[in-house]
Amino acid sequence: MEKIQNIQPIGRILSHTGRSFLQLLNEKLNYLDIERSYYALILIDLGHGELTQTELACQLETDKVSIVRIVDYLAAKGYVKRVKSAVDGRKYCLTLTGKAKKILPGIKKSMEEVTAVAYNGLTELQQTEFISILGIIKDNLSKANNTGS
Amino acid sequence: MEKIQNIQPIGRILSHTGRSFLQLLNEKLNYLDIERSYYALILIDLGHGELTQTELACQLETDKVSIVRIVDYLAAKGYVKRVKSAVDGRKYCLTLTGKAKKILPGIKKSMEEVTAVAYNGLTELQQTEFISILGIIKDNLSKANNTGS
DNA sequence: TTTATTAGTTCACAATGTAAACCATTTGAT
DNA sequence: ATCAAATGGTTTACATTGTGAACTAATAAA
Repeated sequence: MEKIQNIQPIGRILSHTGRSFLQLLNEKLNYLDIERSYYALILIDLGHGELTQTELACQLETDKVSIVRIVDYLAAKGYVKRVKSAVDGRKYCLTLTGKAKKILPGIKKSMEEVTAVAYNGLTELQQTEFISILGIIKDNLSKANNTGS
Repeated sequence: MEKIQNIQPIGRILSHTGRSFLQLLNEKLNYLDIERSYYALILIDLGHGELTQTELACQLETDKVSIVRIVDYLAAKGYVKRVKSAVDGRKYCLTLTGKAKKILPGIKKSMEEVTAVAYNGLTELQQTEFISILGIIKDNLSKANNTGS
């Protein structure tokens, strides 16, 4: 009789929980003048002025149209600049402005806080186990999606 | 140095994995003339002709506008009918058509298959542990979202 | 030197989330 | 019994997001 639970697609739960996470992060960061693409900022920072949009798309696991929108958004708000690559004229290297570097610590802090909220009541072991299994599931599904056809 | 991984917001991973799941489910069910709201059908079926749109919204954890769209969609495709409640003239009881009942087993089967793909390589124990932790995280976040203000 | 790829942009369309205004019906208070 | 408030559902509107296609400019391959 509890087959019902079993049948409930975990896809829904995963999506919903993920959205919940991002919403809470948004609330914590509502003092900023941006309300999304926080993680993009972190990745661009880690790229040390060498990250291109295609690479960012790869790391964010999204498409290039979305990346253009994200970079446009962050650039309009004064957080990111496109710097034409000297080596390859097609590429743009993404760099953070000083304004962006100033808000990065707060973003990371809020991310850690939200993560802490999410993990509330779980042991370290459970947390690492969860992340590990989540990674496996993610790989299983992305493999299946690519091999699908 | 692997702090980077730690910093990657699990919200993104959860969302992405959930979407992956639903995409794969979609592929498996591409022989149908609907391409979403499968789980709504299952819930309506479980409601035995007594489920209202508000209740469905609650079970799908979404808002009533989305429910109207979902029911419109499923009704237009001939899978669901709105039956005005005899008790309360405001409510509509959702019922499945024969067409819907015919496709339900296939939907459930595909859901189980996709779940099996997702869980590939995991022990039963890991699976139940994962679902259990996921539930806790989901609760933690939804509590925080409601208490947020 | 053509041709094919690649990086990025733009356009277009559908799905989804969210908020607000709105009906009709029912409930509650007086 | 009546009037106000709450509820179930619909509609409109707007922004975000995913997806596909067509396109430019620049590089790589033939």
